[in-house]
Amino acid sequence: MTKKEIYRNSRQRNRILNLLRSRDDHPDADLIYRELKKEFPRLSMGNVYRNLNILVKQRRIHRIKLGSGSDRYDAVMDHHYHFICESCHSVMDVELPPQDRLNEQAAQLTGCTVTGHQIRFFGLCPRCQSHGDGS
Amino acid sequence: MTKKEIYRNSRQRNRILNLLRSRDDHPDADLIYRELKKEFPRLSMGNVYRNLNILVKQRRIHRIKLGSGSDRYDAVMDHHYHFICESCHSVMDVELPPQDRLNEQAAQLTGCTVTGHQIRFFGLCPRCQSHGDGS
DNA sequence: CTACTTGCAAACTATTTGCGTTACG
DNA sequence: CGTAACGCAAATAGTTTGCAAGTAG
Repeated sequence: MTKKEIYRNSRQRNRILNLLRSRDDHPDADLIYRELKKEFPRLSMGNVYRNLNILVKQRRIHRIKLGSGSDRYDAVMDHHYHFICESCHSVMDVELPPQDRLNEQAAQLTGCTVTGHQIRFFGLCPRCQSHGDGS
Repeated sequence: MTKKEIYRNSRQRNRILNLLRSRDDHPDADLIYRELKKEFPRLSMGNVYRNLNILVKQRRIHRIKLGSGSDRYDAVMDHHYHFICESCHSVMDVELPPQDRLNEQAAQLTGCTVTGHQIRFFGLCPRCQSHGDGS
């Protein structure tokens, strides 16, 4: 069924994973590209995307789909939720314990098989609160 | 500050709103376009998008951003959550009461001002359960 | 040596926008 | 009659993909 894909060691892919592990600001493909372009001058955007997709498939990173703008990536693999600042669009982890009872409630209400959920919080991050917004 | 925008009565915009109110399957712009094209043969995609954006701005409909694919629209305006079928990508309402305490918990954990949240449930809808998936 | 990885450019999807015309109020 | 709404086509943002050349194992 699920065909087993084989991946080689790839300098760039490893470096992307490292970069994501070294920071907690959930960068997007473009930031990763600009950052690694310094180390790999011939790096291409297409390859950044290709590798991000592979890392997601390998379950070594998470893709965070913001409402708008580009996707963000996250190397923290234990379950957590996200906060998105409506002013600067920064993304922060929210270490709230998994709210598994919500799945059961949703299943009862809908008759669906519920295997998971996602929670996103919105508001203003500490920085943007003091700046007086600016959106 | 927030400039007051004036909108005329528009046949097409009214019809889009009606259509959304008459169904609970959260259609996307393309389905709305194909559906209303029958009534308005000269209807254009650009105008469907323009009107959907106006309706959202008027707070008469909600935009639902799926992870992938096109945005869905919803004319049910009281607070609720959504279930997304991972097989057929249908969207269902989940009439779970607002989980406001989560906002406070997230605020404490992050130090952010949390003004709202969004919950999305994933799994298989009743139809796709019986079909034996098929994704 | 096989086939995964990469750079490059072109393609693609969903959505927005500029412009000239139509029509609501 | 002024200006919002419209049709149309072109533009945009983000991401994916085909192809030929490079490289890990």
